[in-house]
Amino acid sequence: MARHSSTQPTEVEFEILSTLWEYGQATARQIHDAISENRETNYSTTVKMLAVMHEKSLVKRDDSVRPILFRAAASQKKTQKKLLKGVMQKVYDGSVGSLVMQALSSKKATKEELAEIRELVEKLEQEQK
Amino acid sequence: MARHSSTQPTEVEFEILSTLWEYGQATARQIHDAISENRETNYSTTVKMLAVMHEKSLVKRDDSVRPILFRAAASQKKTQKKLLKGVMQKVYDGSVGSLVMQALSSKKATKEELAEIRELVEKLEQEQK
DNA sequence: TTGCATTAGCGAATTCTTTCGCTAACATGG
DNA sequence: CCATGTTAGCGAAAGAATTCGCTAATGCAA
Repeated sequence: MARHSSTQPTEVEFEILSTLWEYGQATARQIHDAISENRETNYSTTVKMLAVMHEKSLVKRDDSVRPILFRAAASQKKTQKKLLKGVMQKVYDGSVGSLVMQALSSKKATKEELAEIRELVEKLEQEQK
Repeated sequence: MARHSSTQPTEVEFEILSTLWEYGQATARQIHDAISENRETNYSTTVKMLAVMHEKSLVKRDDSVRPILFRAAASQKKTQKKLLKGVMQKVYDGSVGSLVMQALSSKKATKEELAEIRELVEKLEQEQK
C-alpha cells in the first residue's frame, strides 16, 4: 500500500512542489528552469524526481498533452500544515506556544503581520471564554 | 573544516538530542532505552549513532568515567531556533507571519499561551513605533 | 582470578535520496 | 518525409542516513 502517503516530501521534492504551487501547473522543463536558479542540477534529474514523486503520489500528471503537465497533488497550505505539525510535535513537544514564541522572537515581523497575529490571538482568546 | 556544523541534525539524531536535553547527560544505554520507547532499534545502532554524532560535534562525551557519558553539544533552544528558521525559510518563504498564523490556527493553544503570545506581540508592536 | 554480563567500536550492509548517461519517443520546420 | 532539437524514461551509480553482527574492552561478582 501507499507507503509514501504519510511521509514528508524530501528536500528536492519540496523545491519542486514549491515551483508547482507557484505556477499552478508546469512542464518538466519549466520546473527544471525554475529550480536551476537555486540548485545546480540536470534536466534528467528533474525528470526522474518527477517520476519518483508521481510514484509517491506527490504530483499528478496530465499526459493527454505534450509536453506533459504536472501539478502538486496536495495544496501548499495542507502540506505546510502537515510539516509544521510534525515540527511542532518533534521539536517543540507539541507545544504551539513555545513554537510561536520562538518564531516571533527570532525574526522580525512586519507591523501588518503583528497586527494580524494580535487579531487572531484576541479572537482565539474570545472563543475560549 | 567542520563541514557538519551548519547541517541540521537528522531524524534519529534529533531523537537522541531530545533525550539528552531531557536528561542533561546520559549513557548510551540510557539513551537507547529512552528512544526504544518510540523506535524499534538496536543498542549497537544507538552506539553507532552516538559515534557519528560525536564526529559531527553534535554531542560531547566524557570518557573519563565508565560508562561513558554523553551531553548535547548545543542547547535545545539554539537547535530549535535554527531548525525553525530553516522551516520558515524553506516552507514559508521567510515569512514569520504566515508561519505563526498557521501554527495558531492549526492547534489549540492554552489560555496561558495565548496571553503570553499577545503580550509579546504587543511588546513588539510597541518597539516598532 | 576467572567467568559473565555489559559497554564500546568497527566495518559492512541496507535503505532512501539524488544524480546522470544513454536511448527512445515525439514534434516541427524545412 | 527527414533532420534536428526537445522531451520522456530507464537503469545504474553515487551519496546519505541508519542498521546491525561480531569482536574487543571493561568491570563486577563469585
